Amino acid sequence: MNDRLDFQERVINYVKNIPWGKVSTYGRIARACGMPSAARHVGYVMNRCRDRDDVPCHRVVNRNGYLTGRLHFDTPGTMEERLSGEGIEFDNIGNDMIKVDLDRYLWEADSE
DNA sequence: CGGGTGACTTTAC
DNA sequence: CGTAAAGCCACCC
Repeated sequence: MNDRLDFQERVINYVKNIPWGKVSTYGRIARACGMPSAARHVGYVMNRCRDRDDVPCHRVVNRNGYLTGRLHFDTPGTMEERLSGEGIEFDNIGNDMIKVDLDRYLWEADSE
């Protein structure tokens, strides 16, 4: 891999490679970038890139599949709308938290 | 250069 | 099962 790139550059590159209709998790991305303990920073990088239309940050969810970052988008419904537009269904929990089925939508780069 | 931050994760109760 | 606290460490100011 390109060790020359910074951690956030790898995160951005990884997120950009997430296929349509799939999602990934912070922990997996961090581990894929060689920083398994830097899961928090993945979200941090997303926050910096949430204004970039070339980074599908809405396809990144937490370890449980919850859209924890939806409130950080321009509007609280942006993440939900985009994922819904990609054919992803949500698990209705009844609370404010929205969840996706990782067993169906999680993109595992290692299995390509 | 040092401190504060946080879109996570794990462990403990 | 649920909530609470601690650990984690790159990035920004």
